[in-house]
Amino acid sequence: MSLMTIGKLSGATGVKVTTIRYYESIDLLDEPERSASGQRLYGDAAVERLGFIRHARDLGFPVSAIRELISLQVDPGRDCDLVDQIARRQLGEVRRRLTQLEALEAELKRMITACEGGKIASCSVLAALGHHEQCLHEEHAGKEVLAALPSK
Amino acid sequence: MSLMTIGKLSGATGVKVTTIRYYESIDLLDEPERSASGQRLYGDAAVERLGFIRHARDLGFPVSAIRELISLQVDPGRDCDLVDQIARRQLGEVRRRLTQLEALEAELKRMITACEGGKIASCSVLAALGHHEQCLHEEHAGKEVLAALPSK
DNA sequence: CTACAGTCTACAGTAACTGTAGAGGCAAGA
DNA sequence: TCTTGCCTCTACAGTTACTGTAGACTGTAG
Ligand SMILES: [Zn+2]
Ligand SMILES: [Zn+2]
Ligand SMILES: [Zn+2]
Ligand SMILES: [Zn+2]
Repeated sequence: MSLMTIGKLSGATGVKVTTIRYYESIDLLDEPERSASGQRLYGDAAVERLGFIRHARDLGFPVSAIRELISLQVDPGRDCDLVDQIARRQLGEVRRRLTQLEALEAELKRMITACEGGKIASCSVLAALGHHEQCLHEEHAGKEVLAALPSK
Repeated sequence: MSLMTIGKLSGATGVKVTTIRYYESIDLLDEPERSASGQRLYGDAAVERLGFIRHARDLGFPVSAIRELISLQVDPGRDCDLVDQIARRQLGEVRRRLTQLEALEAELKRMITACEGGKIASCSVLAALGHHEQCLHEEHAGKEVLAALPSK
């Protein structure tokens, strides 16, 4: 089992060097061995762990959920109820955002198609943005829609 | 035309007091008049402006775009090309996220339905998270999916 | 030996707010 | 008039999940 520097680990997983150090700082990754001069040295387990983290982040799991998942992984004898619950929670979150984004899409599309060009004074996009009362939907989707899951 | 304190403006628009002060600090809102003792006093124009900002934020427009829209509003004689372009850009953004979220939803659903309970050691959710190679999709949606638009 | 790429720590910046502390203001009731 | 209680003020820290920078050191290939 060969040890690799942080750059190799980064290359192997697609996670940036600075992000790896960040994950260590928030205790998502264990502190690795160090070379005599202080450089981090990782084994294959780190590749596994980091791949797991990355996949979960890609799926929008918040770091707090990933932390839970990792702590559950340590004793394989337990029931996976909690794991599945975390995943379902995440699925619920994704579906909630989907619903909101669909509402946003509809409103934006409506706004844009209503505008037939011309001057600012008569632009229906600006008019629609200025007068929320004309919206057919009660509660706005936006507020939660475009955040809270991971970004590029 | 009656002047109102920041609390009244907040009540009239549904934007929190602290958020109003924040918008002022980033120059989205003009500095209002002050009372003798230094309290902010707003007129009806502030209600309009803040309502506009709120609606745009609800639709996921970033603050930078709102700033552009506001600056375009000042001369009503101009063509609304730029306004419409900003709105279409936002619609594109929303659609991009929709696509990504749909991919996430599919993968999460697949993961969850594959798990039939049991022990951690055999949980397919954890297995799927650990082995991205088994994913059918090349590039992951997640990274940009759950952010960049406004959150609650 | 000398480049030059890689690594180290520590800290600041990002987006769009939210929350807190500590001080002062204002209107109504006793 | 005093007091109670809510409102407002400024300034700054905290949130999420990173990203970027500065300045110094390390490791390696030519
Ligand atoms: Zn228009
Ligand atoms: Zn609306
Ligand atoms: Zn399971
Ligand atoms: Zn995947």
